[in-house]
This record gives sequence, C-alpha cells and structure tokens, in this order.
Amino acid sequence: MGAGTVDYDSVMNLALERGFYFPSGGPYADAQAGFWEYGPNGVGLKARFVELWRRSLVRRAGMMEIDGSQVMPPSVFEASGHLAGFTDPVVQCTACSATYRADKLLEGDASLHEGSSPSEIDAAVAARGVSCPGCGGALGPSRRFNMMFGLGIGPGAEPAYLRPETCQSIFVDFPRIYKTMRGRLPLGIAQVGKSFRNEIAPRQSLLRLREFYQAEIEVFCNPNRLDDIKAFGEVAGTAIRLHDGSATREVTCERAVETGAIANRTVAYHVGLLAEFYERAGIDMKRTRFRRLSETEKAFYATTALDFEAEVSTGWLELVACNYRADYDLSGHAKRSGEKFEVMDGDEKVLPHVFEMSMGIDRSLYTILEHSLREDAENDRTVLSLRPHMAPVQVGVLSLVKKDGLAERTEEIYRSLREEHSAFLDHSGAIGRRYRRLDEAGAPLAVTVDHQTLEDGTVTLRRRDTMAQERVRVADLAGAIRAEVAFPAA
RNA sequence: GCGAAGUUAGUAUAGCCUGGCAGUACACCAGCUUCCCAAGCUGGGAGCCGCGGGUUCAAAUCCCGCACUUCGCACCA
Repeated sequence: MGAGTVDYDSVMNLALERGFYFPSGGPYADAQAGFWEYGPNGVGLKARFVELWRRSLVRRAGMMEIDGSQVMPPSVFEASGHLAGFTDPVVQCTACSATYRADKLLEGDASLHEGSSPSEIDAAVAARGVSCPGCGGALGPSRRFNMMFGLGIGPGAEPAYLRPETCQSIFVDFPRIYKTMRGRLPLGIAQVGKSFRNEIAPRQSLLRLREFYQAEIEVFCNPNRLDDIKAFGEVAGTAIRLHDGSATREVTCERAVETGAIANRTVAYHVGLLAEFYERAGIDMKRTRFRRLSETEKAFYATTALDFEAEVSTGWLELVACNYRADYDLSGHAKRSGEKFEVMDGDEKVLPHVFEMSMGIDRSLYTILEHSLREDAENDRTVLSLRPHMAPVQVGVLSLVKKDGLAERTEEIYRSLREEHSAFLDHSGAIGRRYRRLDEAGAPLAVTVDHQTLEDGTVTLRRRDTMAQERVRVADLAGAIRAEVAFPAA
C-alpha cells in the first residue's frame, strides 16, 4: 500500500470507530474545542508509549522521574519568563473586528522589542499610520493575550496558573532532588503529565490541543564537561536524519559531533536515544528529521534548537523540541527565589546548564497510528500494524464455533491469559470478521480454539501482519505471547 | 479571531428548496448455519435530526442567536 492512501481522515475515522480518541464533552453543545478524550484503545496505546519512554530514555540513561503539580504560583512563571514572554500583543480592528498580532503588523520597527508595552505598541501604530490589512479600518488599542490559563485559588481567588509546560517543576525541584537522591552531573530528570495552553485556534484533534500530554526530560550538565558522556558509545553508530533548512542527510551521532553539526556529545547522546526510542515506538524513521531551527524560530531561551519532526498527511509535524537552554532556567529561579541552585560536580561548584527534550505525546500517538495504518487490498482488510509491544490489545481469544464446549474452553484460556496480557474474548460472528476487527485495533496475535483443541490441547496462533497460523500447545501459550509482545532493549 | 461550507444512529449519508409518523448502507447485538479469514438467512437495538429561542395547529425542514467541525486566512515555545 502506498503511504498516500492513509490520510488524516482515515486515522480520525479509525480513532472514532475503534475507541482510540474522540472529542470531549460529547452530548453538550457548549463543549470547547481543543479538548479530547482517550478511549480504551487510546489509553492502552498511550500507556505502552509511556512505558517504552521510561525504558528507552529514563531508565536506559539513568534518569530520575518526578510527578509535579499542574497548578503553580505566579512567581514560578515570573522566573520562567512565561508571564512576560508567553503572551502575544494583539490588536483588533474597530470596523471588522479581525484580530492581528501587533508585532507582525509592525515587523521591522526598530522602536519595538519583545515585551514592548501596549502603550509603546499603540504609539508605533499611530506613528506609522497602520490600519487593518483586511478592511482598512482603524485599529483599536493593543492588549497582551497570555496563553496560560489563570486560576483563582481559595475563597480569596489568589492567582495561580495551569502549567503551560511540565518542566518548571523539574527546575524548581532540582536542588532538592539532587541532594536527597544523591544526584551527580549529568543528571536527567523526567516528567510525564498534562500541560495547558489557551490556544486561539486549536485544530486537528490530537495535533493541536488546549489540554495535552507532554513527556519532558531536562538533562542537567556541567557546561565545562559536555563531551564527558560515558555511555556515548551506545549511540555512536546510531543514525539520525539531520535537516539544515535545505537538505536532509543521514549521519551517525558520532559523525554529527565530529563535523560540528551537533554541538557536543551530551546533546548527541540524548538525540540518539530519542531516535532509537521512536524507532521502537513504530514511527517510520525514513519519514522523520531533526530540523535545526533558525535564529528567528528559536524560543527565546534556547541557544541551540533542534525539532524532531515526522512527516504525516498534513505535513511535517513537530513531535519533540530539543533545546540547549544553558542556565536560563536555573539562574531565573535562583534570582526570583533567592535560593541557591549551584551544585558540586566533583570539586567544582557549577550552576548546571540544561539540555531539554520536550515531547508531545498526543502528536506522537497520532503519528504512530498514521504510520501504522494500511489498507491490505489483497485481503480486503484494514490493518493497524502496531509494533506488538505497543498494541492496546495483545491477543484476541476466539472460539471457532460456540458449540460442543468450545466456548467454555475458550473462556478458560482467556481467563488464564488476561492478567498478564491485554486479551480480548470474542465468540460472535464469522471467524474472518473477528480476525479483521482485531486487525483494525492493531492486535498482533489471535488464539483460536477448535475441535482439535479438545483432543490434543493445542490452539492456532494467528499473526496479524502475515495472517499465518501455527499450532501451539495451550501450556506454551503464555510464554509464546510473552516473547512476541516483549519490549525491545538495546 | 476573520471568511466560506457544514453539523441527522458507532460511521457515511438521504430527507430540507415545497413544514405533516426520520429513512438507507456499513458497523453493532441475538439466534440459525459455518472446522479458519468481512459469506448467507431470521430477528433486534440504536437518533431529544448540534444547542437555545422564534414563527406555526404542526419544525430535521422556515427565521434569529450561539456552540462546534472542516477548509482557507491569521496564529502556533
């Protein structure tokens, strides 16, 4: 099947029909856009994605994982720069009420800078005589639109915010974790959880949400020892696809450092682990790239920035932002809080630098679905070829026919498997229909009980991708499934 | 936020112009059949027709408002 025959709509349809995800607030008309729910199969896929992330990144690189609060006080976001920087100055036309970003309309105006006040922007609008690009009407006064959701805590409605990224608690907690958990540089601290952004125009289901999952990793390192990574050899030969703005070329992590395409081994090591993780997650790596961001695209804190992107039917999609943030975060929190964020690295006292990998989980799951879905025209079926260790349903347990005690025997086998494996019991309808349903949900294996089972204690084990079957003794079944769905390791 | 088009069962849709019992296909459930790949037969469940208001004896249908979706613009740590 050609890649082009699977598009956004067929993934969306699969998601709705097979319980992967659907809009939140179903029956109510005032449900806002940008909020989606995961159904049973979506939860299963997400759980396995996160488990693979823990194995392939957190545990493999000896990181520590925390789980921080989603609500944080204003001071955190003063220190992080979000209160000042996570806002867009907007102006609205008084005639047609179209809204524009003021800094885009005034691009190139030397009197303005990031964080110009509304009055400075109004002055620039007046001085240059800017009017509405749409209808030519007069522009109203500018205001700042902050993308953070504000909250009122307690009866006094004390201000607080839903976090717009998970990582701030990692920075705030870093000194405590480093001390109490006996950390040593370089130290990765990881967190998976929800973040919230008040997007003006959320679109395309999981691709742009107002409430979404992130998996973030902050690697704290000594800026003087960025090439001092013991495990670098593990990924030295790992290929990554680097995109420099015009061309994409595949290089090994080692070569990327030698040629200066990647600044140091700390960055290259983690980028290599990331690439291996996504390969294991079932994304088609030939349709991915690490894109180097230009100066104008970089976030305001980043000194070097790579976006890990995947090609899907709607275009290139950013899955992970990899930023070298230097000491921006720790020095910001040190200054705002008055606490000390320096730590000892051997006999050297350093304020660690941070390399961040900020992963969008929802987008990653969408990409896995799109890259895994195929139409098998020859056998007239739709197949979700998830890697076996990623599948929300690992094994279907079917009776070929219900009578002569086959149903009862099937249920016994189902009960013996379901605690260890995600199993699905099905008696009803034609066997081919049941196989196809399992194919569409991505179940890699199906066990079928037939009359021979009653005679010799064997069942058939069918593989989703090839439709091939073999006979397996019931006693060996759990082991066979375990081997098939095991998580990969280096 | 702007513009356009939409919103009817799990999914895709007909009906709307011209107001009068909400239908079809696939999917789903049960039974029969069937010893391995969406077969067939019989039966069944499923929808406050996006939400709210108005007109009318009567609204999926006409009018108004709102929400959401898609596409384009704009936006996007």
